[in-house]
Amino acid sequence: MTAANDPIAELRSAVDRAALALRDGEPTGPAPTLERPPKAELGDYSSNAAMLLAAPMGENPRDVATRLAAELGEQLGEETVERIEVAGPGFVNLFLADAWYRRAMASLAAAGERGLGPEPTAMPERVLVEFVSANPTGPLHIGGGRHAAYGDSLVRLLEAVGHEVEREFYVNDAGGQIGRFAASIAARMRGEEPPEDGYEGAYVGDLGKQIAAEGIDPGDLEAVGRRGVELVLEIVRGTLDRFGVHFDNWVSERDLYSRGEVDAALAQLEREGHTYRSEGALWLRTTSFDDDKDRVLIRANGEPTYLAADVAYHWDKLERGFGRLIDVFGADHHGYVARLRTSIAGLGADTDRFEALIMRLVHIVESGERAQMSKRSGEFVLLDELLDDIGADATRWFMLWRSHDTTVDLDLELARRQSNDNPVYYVQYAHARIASILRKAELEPEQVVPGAGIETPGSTLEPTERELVKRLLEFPGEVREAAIRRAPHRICAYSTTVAADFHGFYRDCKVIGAEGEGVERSRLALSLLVKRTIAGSLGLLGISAPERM
RNA sequence: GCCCCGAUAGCUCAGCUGGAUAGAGCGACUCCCUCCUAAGGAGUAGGCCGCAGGUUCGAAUCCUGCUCGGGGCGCCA
Repeated sequence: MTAANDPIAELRSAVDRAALALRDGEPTGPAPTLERPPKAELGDYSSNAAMLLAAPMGENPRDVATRLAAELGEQLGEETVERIEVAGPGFVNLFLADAWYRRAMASLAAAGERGLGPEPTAMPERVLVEFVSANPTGPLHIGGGRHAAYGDSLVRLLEAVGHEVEREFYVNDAGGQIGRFAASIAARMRGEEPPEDGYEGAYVGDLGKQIAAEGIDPGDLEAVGRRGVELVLEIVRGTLDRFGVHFDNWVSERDLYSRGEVDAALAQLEREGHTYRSEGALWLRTTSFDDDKDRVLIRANGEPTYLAADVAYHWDKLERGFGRLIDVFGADHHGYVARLRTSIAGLGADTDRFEALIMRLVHIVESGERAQMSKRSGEFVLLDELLDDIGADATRWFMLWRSHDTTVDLDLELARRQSNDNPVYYVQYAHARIASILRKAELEPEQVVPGAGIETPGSTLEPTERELVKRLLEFPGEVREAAIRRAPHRICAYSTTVAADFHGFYRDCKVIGAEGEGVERSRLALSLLVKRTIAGSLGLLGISAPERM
């Protein structure tokens, strides 16, 4: 929707003009709000403008509100606004006329299938979102699934508001755990148990069989490890594929070393004077950036730490021209964030461009009890297992519907249920229900939409219709807010509300065969607009919007 | 000890850059299909918004202190 035909913007600017008129053209302080009041009897929209004006004008808020209401009435005209009331401490409440709703529907219809979202941001950025980045030493657990769902949805949100975004998976294919991984596979190839600190899972044996079949010598740990990582990544990629998550880039830690990027980053830190040698190790002076102790970059044994590679990696990201780096980390990494941030500062980069989002854990719950199954206790349930059980749509939903900084208890019993108790089906059902209505009407979308703003002489809009229109108008703002706050869960909540409003409308308003001139077409059009909005919302979550259920 | 997160209905959580009588889902209890998908809807019950101060015309929301819970404080990744 463009600003020119945005019915909310129309109201907002009328409020601004009225406020300005009361102040004789003097600029006002903070911009007045225009929001939905908590109760229907308080009107369609409401503004706090009078309360903001009262202080600088030295007057009672309610008196200011009364004058503002009169001014606003003139600005909008009888055609648009039925009445304006002053209420509470000085709110100005607008009760809009059907004509305004008609225009709103027409502008939603004009926005078309893809235009229901927000206007592109005035300040688009090139954003890199790094997420999942699970160690390539085994299949993805459900924790990785939450990261995948969240990161992917975040990218969709950022793109929806006009940023240019890439998805990236960092492959930790260097370091100690790869050695232990290789040793574990090699042990299985020889028919032995993996070492004490090795990898136990059954997949390790499978990998061993395949690697042996390819003629690789278990004595060549380098080759075993390399091939093992490749095979695990194939598995991971397959799982992500099922889940509908596709990465633009897979960046290998090992490549950072072989391209000399780690050395280059360390040299840069050294030049900037942020490193020193002590106890045989190379240290990064992170304490000069508020860390509570300095950190090791190169161990006394000459091996670089994970941090050394990660500094190089983030340097590389910045070199690639991204204006914003978003890292999605697990809860166990949060202590690490400050370290990484200070390292980035040490390289002379602007730390405001770096953002670390911490994901809390996922617990699997069954019938209210925290599941304690041997194979699937806590977060060690495989994502593939969960997908087998409840499917990609429900998995996505239950991974996303809570804020990323709160622990999710995923109730398998609820997620499995294909009924109204299950919120994901509730929303999808609304979409399918509308599809069914439209099928029954035997009209193509092109035939329906032009009727969106159609006049219905002799009949007025039902309250549930008005409610629905206002809800649809919230969509762009919801998307913008969800993107800014990095909060896909808001879209879950919003889509549930849209679905609930639709079901209410469906109850009160007969669509097909509705009486009155233009009423049926108007309602069909409204239904189609709801369908598009639900599809758009679910799309931001990576969840399908079925035509039939 | 230090750092990060949380604390809102019986349960799981929204709401948090200040606004009016604090919301949703689940669970509990009542009802509603000769009617476009009952995978739906209507209703009832259920709250010291952790505690105590502060800022404000106004605080679940902002500030301070405290309590409780989770996580983190490696020359692991």
